[in-house]
Amino acid sequence: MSQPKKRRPLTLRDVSEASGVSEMTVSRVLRNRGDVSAATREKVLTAAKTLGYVPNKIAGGLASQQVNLVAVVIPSLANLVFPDVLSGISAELDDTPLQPVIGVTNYSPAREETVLYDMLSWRPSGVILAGLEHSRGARAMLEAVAVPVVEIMDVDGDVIDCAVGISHLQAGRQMAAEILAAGYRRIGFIGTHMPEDHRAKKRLAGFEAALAEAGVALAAREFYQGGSSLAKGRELTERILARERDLEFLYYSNDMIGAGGLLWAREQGYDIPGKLGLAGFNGVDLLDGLPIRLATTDARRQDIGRRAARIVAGKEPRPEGGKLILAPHFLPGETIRAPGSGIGVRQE
Amino acid sequence: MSQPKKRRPLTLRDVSEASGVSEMTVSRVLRNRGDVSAATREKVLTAAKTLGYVPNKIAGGLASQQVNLVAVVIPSLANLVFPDVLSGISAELDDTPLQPVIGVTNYSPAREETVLYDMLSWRPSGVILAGLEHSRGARAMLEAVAVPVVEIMDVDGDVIDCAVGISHLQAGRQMAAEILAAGYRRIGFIGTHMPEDHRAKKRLAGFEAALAEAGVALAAREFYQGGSSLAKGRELTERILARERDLEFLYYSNDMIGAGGLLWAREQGYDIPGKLGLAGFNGVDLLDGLPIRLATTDARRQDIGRRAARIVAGKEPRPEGGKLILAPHFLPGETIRAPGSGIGVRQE
DNA sequence: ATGAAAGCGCTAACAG
DNA sequence: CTGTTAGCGCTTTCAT
Repeated sequence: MSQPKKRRPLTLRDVSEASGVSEMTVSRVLRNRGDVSAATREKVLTAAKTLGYVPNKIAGGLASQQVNLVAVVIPSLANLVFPDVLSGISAELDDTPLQPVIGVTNYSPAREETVLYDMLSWRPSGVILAGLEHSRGARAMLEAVAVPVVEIMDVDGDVIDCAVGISHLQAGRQMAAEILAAGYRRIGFIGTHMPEDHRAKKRLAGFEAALAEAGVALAAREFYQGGSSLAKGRELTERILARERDLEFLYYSNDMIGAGGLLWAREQGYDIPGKLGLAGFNGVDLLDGLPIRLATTDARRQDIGRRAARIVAGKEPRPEGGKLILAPHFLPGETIRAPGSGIGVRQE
Repeated sequence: MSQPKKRRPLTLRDVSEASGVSEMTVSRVLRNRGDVSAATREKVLTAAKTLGYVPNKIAGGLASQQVNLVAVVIPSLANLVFPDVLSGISAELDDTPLQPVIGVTNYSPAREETVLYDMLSWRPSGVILAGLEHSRGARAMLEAVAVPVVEIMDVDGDVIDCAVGISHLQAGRQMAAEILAAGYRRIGFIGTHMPEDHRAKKRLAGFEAALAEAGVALAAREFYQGGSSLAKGRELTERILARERDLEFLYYSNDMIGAGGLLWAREQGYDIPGKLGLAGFNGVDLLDGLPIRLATTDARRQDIGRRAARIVAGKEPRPEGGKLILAPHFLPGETIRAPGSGIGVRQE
């Protein structure tokens, strides 16, 4: 074979020589900038394609002091929720020159800081990152940066530049209201133990606050470490019900463990939603195929991604007061009774 | 507030002036290169931290002609399988200076080409991309590139530089052998219709070939468009069994639709695995929490990611002949009878 | 152990 | 419409 292989990368100069046009004009053609005659344009394009020239964005970025990257920093990819956020982001960035670059922190603040440092060293045109809680170092970097910074998912707390998300406090309160309205009173909560799962913590806080206002205390809670899975949901559900046999409702911190609990409880013959109600959180589409639909809250993941991307792309102004608050949507499913259908009003 | 906010990004020069040391020495300290006295080292580090200096990798990359990025091009993030591959890649890259950058093609060859073009314009130190089938343009770019290119997931076909994966032909054959050994004969297949799902296609080819060698023909097949979900699995299973009531086994092209089929068939009261056997593909951990474990093939996703990353990082030599072939692992689960326990040997 | 000079490949800003 | 001149912020190379 005599194809050109593994050579020195081509430069603008190569295209310039091949087409007999100045580097500057070649550059203009390749970026569709300024007026270039159709003739030279053609020559350049042909030469570039023939040679297989790929522009060097490193050099371009340095020269133009502009890098069309958006740093996106999220806790995990194994989570089912972040791919949705990402798809919202890329959908909205697709018709702009901006490109998302993903960094994963594994829920570690220290790792978040290093990931952020690495990403900022590429001088991106914007930053989107999950959550409102960051290390001092991370905050300092984000405050010093000269580009839009959008914190996503959560709006309960202090914002660096601006935030797009739902109020998890409100989501918790909302679910509590629905559960109470359906007449359930002996309620348990199952969630992660992760110290860094601030959003789950806020949901629980809102949930308990709303229960308390109705004179109801959480009857049991069960925490776990590590990732969420159907298996974990089964195990935890069995455990909490073994401890507190008379629970009437279980509120899970995410749909995956909720789905596991649902499968388990059905196998055990629990009357759902009659004697035992269940609810998760997120609104993942995995729920579509379960034997019955788990009640949940749509966390507006895709919308959050879209709106955040729109702000970074300048399609939408930075929200007033820095917070763009989306409403969590309650999805009743089939694991919670209809409102007012409860056994007793208030306890006994 | 008088904190420094939204200013011009700091440069090496700023650190140089703040510490009274030449830019060159500052650069050495920040990269731990060459000998620098402990004293100046200290001065520089302090100055850099105080100022909040973040190095500019754009400039660094241009000067050093070396960019420590690895382009990773995959079809989708919503797929459950790619996060595993990615986690293998980042685990193996974590102790190197290399950083993965993810590009998503949505199973479109055209999009793959543009994503690749965009990524190559950053002059990465390596490329990892899914599959062996690429557009002419994409192949040309990859052949011209001067860095390692690792095609992953599949090894059945022509390799550009090298490949790490399983043989899907073999995976299909293996599953056919297991199903036949268990005595099932009336077998159906359910898979995506996507023209670009080459790996599923190869599995089916291997599957049918092995069946044919045993004198068995596929009794039915059902294809679908779009993404995989539990709901889709239910629907397709219902449809194929409505058409061919006497099917004894269903081979799904992935675990997600297999799991949906499993849930549906159990609800319908099918005797599994006695009268109806089921198998999926991938070995996702979602399967852990189902009522019974779906038989499947572990596609070695994380291993594939790790080995590919090792090759790109130079921890491992490029494989002989360009192909690093991993063995798919059959996982029997509980939805296939034990070998030899079949109803009849051969067809009556 | 430290510094000075040159230049990576491209584009902004000006000519013409 | 096209070309020339600088220089982006860093690192390589060579001195000292």
